[in-house]
Amino acid sequence: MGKIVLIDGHSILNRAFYGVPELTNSKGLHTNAVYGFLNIMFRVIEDEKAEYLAVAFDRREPTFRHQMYGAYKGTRKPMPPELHEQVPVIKEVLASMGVPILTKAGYEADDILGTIAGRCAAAGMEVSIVSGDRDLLQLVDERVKIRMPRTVRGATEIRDYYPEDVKREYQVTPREFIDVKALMGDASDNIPGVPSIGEKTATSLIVAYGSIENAYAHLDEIKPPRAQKALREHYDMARMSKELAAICTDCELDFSPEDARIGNLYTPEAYQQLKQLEFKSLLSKFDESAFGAAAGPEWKCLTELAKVQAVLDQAAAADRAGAQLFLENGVPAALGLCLGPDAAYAIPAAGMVNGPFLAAGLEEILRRCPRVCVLDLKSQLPWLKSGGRMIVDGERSRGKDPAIFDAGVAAYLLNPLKDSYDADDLARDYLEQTVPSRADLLGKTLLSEAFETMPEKAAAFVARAAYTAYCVHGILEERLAGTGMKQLFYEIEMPVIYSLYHMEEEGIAVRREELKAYGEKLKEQIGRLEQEIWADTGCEFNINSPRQLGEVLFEKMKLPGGKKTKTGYSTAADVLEKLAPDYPVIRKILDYRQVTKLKSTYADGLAAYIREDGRIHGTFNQTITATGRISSTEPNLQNIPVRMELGREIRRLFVPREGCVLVDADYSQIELRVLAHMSGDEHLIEAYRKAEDIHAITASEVFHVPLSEVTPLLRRNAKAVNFGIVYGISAFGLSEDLSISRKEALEYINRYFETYPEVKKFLDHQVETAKETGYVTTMFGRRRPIPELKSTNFMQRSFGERVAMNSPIQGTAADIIKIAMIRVDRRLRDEGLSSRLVLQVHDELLVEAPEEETEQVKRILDEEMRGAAKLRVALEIDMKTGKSWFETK
DNA sequence: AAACTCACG
DNA sequence: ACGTACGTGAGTTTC
Repeated sequence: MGKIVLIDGHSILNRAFYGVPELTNSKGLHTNAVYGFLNIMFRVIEDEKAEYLAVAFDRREPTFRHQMYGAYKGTRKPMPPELHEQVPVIKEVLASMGVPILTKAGYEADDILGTIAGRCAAAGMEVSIVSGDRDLLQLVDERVKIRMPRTVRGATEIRDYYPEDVKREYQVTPREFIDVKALMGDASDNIPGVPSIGEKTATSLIVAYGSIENAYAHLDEIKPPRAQKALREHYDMARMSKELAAICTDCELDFSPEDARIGNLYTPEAYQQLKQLEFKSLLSKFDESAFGAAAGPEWKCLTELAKVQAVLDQAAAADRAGAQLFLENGVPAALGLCLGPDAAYAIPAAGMVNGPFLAAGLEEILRRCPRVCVLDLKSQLPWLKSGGRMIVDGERSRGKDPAIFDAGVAAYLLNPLKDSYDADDLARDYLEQTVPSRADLLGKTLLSEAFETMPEKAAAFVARAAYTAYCVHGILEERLAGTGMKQLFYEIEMPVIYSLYHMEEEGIAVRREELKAYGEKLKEQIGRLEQEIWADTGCEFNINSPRQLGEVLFEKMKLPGGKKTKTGYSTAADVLEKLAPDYPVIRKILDYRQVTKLKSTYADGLAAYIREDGRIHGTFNQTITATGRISSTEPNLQNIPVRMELGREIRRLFVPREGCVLVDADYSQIELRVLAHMSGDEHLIEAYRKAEDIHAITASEVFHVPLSEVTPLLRRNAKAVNFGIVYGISAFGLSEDLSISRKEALEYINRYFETYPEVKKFLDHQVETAKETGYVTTMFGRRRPIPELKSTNFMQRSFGERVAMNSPIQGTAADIIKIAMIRVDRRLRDEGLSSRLVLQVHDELLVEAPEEETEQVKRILDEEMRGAAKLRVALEIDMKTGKSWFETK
């Protein structure tokens, strides 16, 4: 018993080569395929917890199966040299890891894999074959699955094939798959197939008869006469093709599963090789002894009050420092400090040196030291407010020589596509150091606990974070300058940290009791709907399970709609919506969905976040989105319902304090205005100058009708086109959205571009620049890299093109509202008002204001939001005041 | 953990 | 021919 992973060497190397962007080590050796291969390999053995591993490779010579029939592997594409040079490399790495490499003259890797899989399965093992080759699907059975990696949006996903999956995707069993392939043929494998039979016919024949032989036995019944004739005349060809298509499962091989038992993969030789290949992230898989090779600071763990005080004093007087205050449950657990390559410190909070003491120490450093680099400043600000506005309001990040530098935010600007900007990420990306991550060192242990149970590791982690901050400071700043983002960083990103912090701190009041009552009301509705749906469908099932719902609707009740997702029927709203007019139960299901969503995510979900002060203090994240927008979590306050009536009710419970009102201001079509400005299309600019109803004007211009004659339908269409333009137009997307043909959609798009030719030029130019430089840029210099454009995959590339069109627009709008936020926040404070920003929702700012300040606040919002950027089209805002968020809409 | 669905701009 | 609109976060179910 046990699990074995069998890798189809060439197939995976190939996938990796085309899936991983170009990568070379400093000696110019291409390494991307090796890198991708190892990543897939480690990932699979880790998630399978496999005990056995082997890799099969072809020999590049005619193989037995094909020789027998005089066919050679003629049509296989030659390997590009960049890939060819990597083949011996991966073999060496595997050899030093003790992973057996299986090859045999006269056999293909397929045959080896088939044979070994068969033997292992027979011995009671669970087999996973990792390959990108669909032909291997014939090997799938209860004990053998195929794991197929594929790259989706640059990330590698692994799709598993069990017998059901093969059946679902190809309508035939794995065994029958051989016959299908034999009938249809495969030029790249030199399988002739039966002329005039393609995939469709082959599949339907095998679905009907189970095998070529049985189909032949029932020749007269075969339906399309064309297929009948073809099979009759070419039966021998079909039989021969079947021999060719069938993977051999009983080759003579000198191999026992025990040979493949996984030993220590992390050998010194492998370490040396990976180091030569410069695979920093893979090296981190090696145990700590291997980390000895990584550059590291000399560090000390300080616990004694006098020594701590001395170092804090020294730091405050230093001309440069790196620092991070680590919080745990909102309370300081340790301070990391670094004053030079040989002066990194970890100071745990304990005894006299408690949390507030450390925080005060850091505050003094931030006050006095002229250049401090920190990681995740916003999280630390709640502890840095004892001295009034000095630090917390951002004064030390402003002016001619800003003192505070947030390394994570800087790294985000340099590459917003990363998913974390922790110290180990920065060390890897900017210092070329492989350092253990927090999880590597401490796992899930809390820092405070770690200082008790594994003080060495805890201190190393804390000190190294500060050391990293110290070391990356100059490099990051240089790169910001080099990419033209210094101003963006110092004038927008650093200042916005404080605005976000202020909003988090302020929170927003939510009526607890009423929210509960609202939840109760929903609960009753859910009960009613559930009963009705069960009655209408005639069975009690979990309506929230897409799988069960799909079965009930499309199998039991036989509604039209068919398949859509990989795993089964789609029951998404847009699919159900089409069925709603014909089947009353569908409406109820949609209502059920809506109401359960409201209850779980909003009624119950939000209630859990209301604090003792009656307010929700969410988190606004600055380093998440690819475009520069802010995101909101715990809870997400940027997706509170508004479009549907029932959901919108929730906004009645978002309220101001006693004596206050909420002032809501949102930009009107900011993205379209940005587009008008950036494209410089005179016609569009003119349209927006006079426009009140932008979509109606668009309709009038694009469809050549007077404004007064624009029908609601025309307006709706124009609106969809406008959205499409902003999203990176595609005829398919637009046709889906409007339920029209792709041709008609294309017609609309062409008309739009005829009307606004500079817009087309602008969008084309974005794509072109992105292809040349690898990124696009907003008005304020923010970059979005688009690696997808280099993909050989059509779909990926198209995605990259849409992103190239959308990001400058969405990103510029994001820059503008950040500027507005910073200014509004600052003016409210500078003018001594007690009004405060409480929420930002992408194009909307919400301020809580004492009633007597309302007019002043409205003026500030109006001035600062309109004035945030000077565009060729005025920035308009809509503003409303109310006693709840509902009333402001 | 991944897939699916759905809330927002 | 390929399969999609751009950007997010959260809850539920299922593996």
